[in-house]
Amino acid sequence: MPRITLPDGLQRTYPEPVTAVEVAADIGPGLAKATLAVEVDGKLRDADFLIRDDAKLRVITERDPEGLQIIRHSCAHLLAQAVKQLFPEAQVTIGPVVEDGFYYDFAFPRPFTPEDLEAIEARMKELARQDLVVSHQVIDRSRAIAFFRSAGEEYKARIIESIPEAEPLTLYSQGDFTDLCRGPHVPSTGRLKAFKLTKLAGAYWRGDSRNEMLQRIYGTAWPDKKALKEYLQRLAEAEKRDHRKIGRRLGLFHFQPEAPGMVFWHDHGWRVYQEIENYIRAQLQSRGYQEVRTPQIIDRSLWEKSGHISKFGEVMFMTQSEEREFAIKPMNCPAHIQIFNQGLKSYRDLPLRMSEFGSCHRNEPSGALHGLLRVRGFTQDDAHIFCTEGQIQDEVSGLIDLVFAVYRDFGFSDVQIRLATRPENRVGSDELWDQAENALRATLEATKLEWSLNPGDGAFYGPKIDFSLRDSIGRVWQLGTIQLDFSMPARLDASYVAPDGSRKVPVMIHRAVLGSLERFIGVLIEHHAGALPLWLAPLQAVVLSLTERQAEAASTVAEILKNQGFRVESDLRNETISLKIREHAMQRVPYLLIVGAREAENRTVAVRTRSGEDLGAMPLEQFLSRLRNEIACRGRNVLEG
RNA sequence: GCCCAUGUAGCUCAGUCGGCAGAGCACUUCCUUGGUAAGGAAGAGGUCACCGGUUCGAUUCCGGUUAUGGGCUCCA
Repeated sequence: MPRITLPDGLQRTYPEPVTAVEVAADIGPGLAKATLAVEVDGKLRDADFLIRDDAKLRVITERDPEGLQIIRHSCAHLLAQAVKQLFPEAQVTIGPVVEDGFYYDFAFPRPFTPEDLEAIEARMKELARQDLVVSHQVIDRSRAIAFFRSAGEEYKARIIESIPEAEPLTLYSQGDFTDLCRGPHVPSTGRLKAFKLTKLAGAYWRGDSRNEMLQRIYGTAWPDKKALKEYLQRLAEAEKRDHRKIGRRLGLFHFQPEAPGMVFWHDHGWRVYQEIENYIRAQLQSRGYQEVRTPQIIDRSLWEKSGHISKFGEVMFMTQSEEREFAIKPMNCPAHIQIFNQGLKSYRDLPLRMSEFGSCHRNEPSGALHGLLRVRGFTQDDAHIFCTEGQIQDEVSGLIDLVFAVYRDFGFSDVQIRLATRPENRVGSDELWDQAENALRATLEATKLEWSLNPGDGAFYGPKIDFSLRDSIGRVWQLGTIQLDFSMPARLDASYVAPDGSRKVPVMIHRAVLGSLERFIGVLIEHHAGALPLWLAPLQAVVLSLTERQAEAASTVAEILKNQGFRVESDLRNETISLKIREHAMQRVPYLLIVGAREAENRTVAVRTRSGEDLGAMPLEQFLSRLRNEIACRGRNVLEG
């Protein structure tokens, strides 16, 4: 006599065991039809799950987040079924749900082609149209292994062998296709209404680069065609914001084959870069930092002593001269310790905050390079704080404060914090790691900010707090980091004299707020779709002469603005005003100032924004104060289009 | 580094089933002196990424290299 409790608290009692979907049907035929799966006592189950005892039941439809996951997961199975029908010799492996979609990895002797992808998608649609019933059965482990082995599915058999003995195994079948799966799945393939295969990729078996490479097919799936269309439009929007395209169009920077992963900054891009650097410099000056500059090329021996060679020597650029081997620095920390080590330091010198716009090079794998977002030559807004153990908490909370202040000035408010703990590959004793992780945890707890744990993702020398932010179209970028280091100062012989006269090793905090300036600028460009806020815009205003007769008046206006410290040019070309406006608006210049006969006569400018807003004619003084106000706000106010 | 794809004018892209390479925009010159997102005309511009092979002939087919793109691994 199961008594079933629904989410709204209502209860239904049945004389004998019922399936979940039967309960849904009792509530309403519409709900039964919409049922994708159910949640029974907190566990996701298939719609036909037999409820024998009292239970809490929640029906999952496509409107629930879990429902969408189930749709995507079932789409992965549909993909595998289509592939097996078209290419019987392909072996199935795994097919999980990912953000916005799903994928399935296959072992197949030849590469899939884009034409194959079309054929597979067509077959998927056909199978969905057939509305095949999805059934499932629990199966004994050894029988499951035998089943897949006999079907030639070696990978699947290996997957089962790696599943713990105690776990029950479930086989899901639809038509001629059977796959091992935890489930749940949609009741029938007709429930899969809006999907699209998106890309082909290679992927290592079990994610290990020593293993053979499988072929991965990615797809996206949504409850209905409208949601699918919206998703595809979002992708198109992201593509329009691509910093590589915008960078070229606005003449900010370029890359070329002779220097892969290294940026050629053009005049306009470099203005943005310098503006950001100067902003950070001002922040640091008011927070008690010293700024230093250290060599690009340092003898190998220092990197051996610091532990860098053994931990990530692979990505270090090496060079040599006169039979000595040098490394091009991939990080600034060992160099900063060298400065710290000059002269005897007292506990009175701590905390010592040493910053550098540190130019670093890392020989990233060629396949990892990506515009400004992943480069080989970059500049960190780096700093190292040498302090005592007792100062850690104050310093770290000061840093969190700095990070939030800076992000706000750049117009980012949605910041996520993650605490990354000890990785497998690390230096230092477990005791030190305990101490370091606890110090960071305690500081985070004291801030009352929300944060989450990211186990195993710490740096090799210490745990860290990472800061990620969400941009205007919802993407998340990891930027800032605060890393505790109890190891490197000792390795490189840093010490200070404690109050009792003894020598002690300082704790070092590695930190960056923006991470790499290159990467940050890439993020900013995408966030603003190229329309950088006034304080960062490479050109803040262009003065446009209406005809050649206003050339002198327009030049004068431009000169006045330049003398006031603004980045301004004049456009005196013999072109129509429409053309000039179009060109500069497309270059995302915040303000376009038109000087025609009327303005020249009244000593005013007609002001128009890059987004098309006409502010009318105003005296130059009035425009200047507008500029000053807007710049003072930085990104904290509006983010105009 | 691994898998797949791509590389044609400054940019965006056509095209050649192997036979002297095209468009739009940009550029140059001329005309136009125009009031808020493209005024008109003419001209110039390419070793079809690089190296090798097949071929009477290769931008096209094949192999290699390189860069870029999408993934995988990595991201200290």
